[in-house]
Amino acid sequence: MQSRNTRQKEAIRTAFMTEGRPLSPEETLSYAQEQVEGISIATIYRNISSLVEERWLTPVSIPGESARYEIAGKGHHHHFRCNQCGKVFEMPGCSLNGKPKLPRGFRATSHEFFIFGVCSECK
Amino acid sequence: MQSRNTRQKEAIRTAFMTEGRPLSPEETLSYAQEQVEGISIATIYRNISSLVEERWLTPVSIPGESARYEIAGKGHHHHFRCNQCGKVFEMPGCSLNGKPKLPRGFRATSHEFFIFGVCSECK
DNA sequence: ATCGTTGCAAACTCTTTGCAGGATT
DNA sequence: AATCCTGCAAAGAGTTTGCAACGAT
Repeated sequence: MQSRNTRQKEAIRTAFMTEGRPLSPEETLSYAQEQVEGISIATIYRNISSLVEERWLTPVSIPGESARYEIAGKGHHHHFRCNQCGKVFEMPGCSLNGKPKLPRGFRATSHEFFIFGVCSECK
Repeated sequence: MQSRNTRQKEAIRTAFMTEGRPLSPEETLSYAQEQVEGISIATIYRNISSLVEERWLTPVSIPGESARYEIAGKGHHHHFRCNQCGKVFEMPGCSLNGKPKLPRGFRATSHEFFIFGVCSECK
């Protein structure tokens, strides 16, 4: 299956590159619409799926929120969500203190850490 | 608005008390059905909402998952999700190393920490 | 010209809501 | 008896899919 370069896919890639933060499908739609008028939400979902399969995007799940996606290959980091504007930002590094203690018999394979608060634009 | 004690609400409370871990509406339904045959998922959702309003339950959001609920008033703790069986467990304490560093202008109000792995039953 | 991609609308899943009958106080 | 609660079915929100037309190669 050859993949083609459409204006729509290009607009979606550009949205992620220029925003530089995890985007929801809905956010992606509004940025992509600035470049391709009439682009549909179904196209956003389909292209996000292909970009995840191509490993150009990775999913970012936020507790209690719908999925976001960010450009892949950034190394271990965590996320911040602004309670005012709802935007999600990357937080470099990891403030985890060694290995977390788990009850007997439990084995950890990964962790996720989220910070909630107010971003620099909304403060 | 007086609240009444129905068999359904009682079964839902019992489900949370006997399981002792955060439950999804679907999980709550199957435990409650053991006591009240024919109980409907709408009743589960409605009672969970009231119990959250009464502060008997609190929502537990898991990244990439639908909401779970747990009995309220347990103090600061985090959660573990088993990648095999999907069950969520409470993890006592907090392994966060001091205050996380944030970029200039960002203010943190809370955080969430999740561990993913394999539980003692699935290992 | 081929065949991957798009927009539209319908289908799905999860959750919420309206309503008439049933249960609790 | 009054009225809150339940089950059912329909309605919403978010996401996925079928299909005919479109467009990149």
